[in-house]
Amino acid sequence: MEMKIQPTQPRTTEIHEEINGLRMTRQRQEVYRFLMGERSHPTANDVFIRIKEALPNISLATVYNCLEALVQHNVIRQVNFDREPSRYCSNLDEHGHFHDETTGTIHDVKFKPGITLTDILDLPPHTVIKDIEITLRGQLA
Amino acid sequence: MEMKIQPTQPRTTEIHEEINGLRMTRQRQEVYRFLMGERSHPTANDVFIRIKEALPNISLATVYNCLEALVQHNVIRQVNFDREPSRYCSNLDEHGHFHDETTGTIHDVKFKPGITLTDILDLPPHTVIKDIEITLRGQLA
DNA sequence: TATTAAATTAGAATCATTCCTAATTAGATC
DNA sequence: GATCTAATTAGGAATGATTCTAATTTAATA
Ligand SMILES: [Mn+2]
Ligand SMILES: [Mn+2]
Ligand SMILES: [Zn+2]
Ligand SMILES: [Zn+2]
Repeated sequence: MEMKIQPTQPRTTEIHEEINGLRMTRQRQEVYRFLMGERSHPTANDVFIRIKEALPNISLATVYNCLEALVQHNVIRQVNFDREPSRYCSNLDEHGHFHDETTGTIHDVKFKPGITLTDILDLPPHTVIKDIEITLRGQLA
Repeated sequence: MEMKIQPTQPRTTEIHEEINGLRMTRQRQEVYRFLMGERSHPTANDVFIRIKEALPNISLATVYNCLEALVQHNVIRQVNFDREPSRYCSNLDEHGHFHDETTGTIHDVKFKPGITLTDILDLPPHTVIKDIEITLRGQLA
């Protein structure tokens, strides 16, 4: 009996696994991994400086490209304070940002349990909200 | 009896009245007046274009100076959406901003009566909050 | 291995905003 | 009104985060 050749197995040996449909190149991996272990909400330049240790040839443009790709695929979040350089955050839970003027540090702020922000806002009915941003500035006393 | 000369009256003829301690020059007046009658949260350039009708020689740098002075003296508020050009708002009540993606317009959003935003945030005690910013993006359905 | 598409790189360009500097103006004092 | 001083202005240059461009490299697929 003639032997049928089995269809080749789907390749499982992808060098770069995807996250949220985003192909993870070496550069994206490094950016992602760094942000995951970081609570400080670094800027693109902070990321660049740090990533260069592992990838000395990486360019700042690539860091911006990686950050944008990760943001676009909802893997990280971009955070803006007034007109300062953008910062990046790997905390995907709904949260706000507190900018401590004394130390210059930024802290994630959670909502009290059971609270939905839209509950307290006076919005017209049927409003579709795609994104909410809450920013605080002050001192941690 | 010798007549004493009275000390001169304090001048009441100040050409430029102050608002919140800010001397109101002609340029600042025009910027302020324009913003007071505007709900659209215009950019510095929007203000510039419009003010030139009354003050053809005004410079964009002066518009920025005026806006900064007015913001610094709490006469108007500066509003930022991500990294777009800053916008300016003459509504001094505590409110957030809704960016309607469909039309590109910006709308003030009030809180429901009796609600204080800090009530629903999980902040460490004794935190001093100097400023809160709430930004929404979506569609007015 | 050859083909093709996607990603990266370095540097140039963009553009909102800020800075600088000289000229003008306003306010105070005579 | 003249004089002094400080604030404001106009206009142009500089800044700086981000984006764009063109060339190169890498990855996926055949
Ligand atoms: Mn602010
Ligand atoms: Mn946003
Ligand atoms: Zn965060
Ligand atoms: Zn407003």
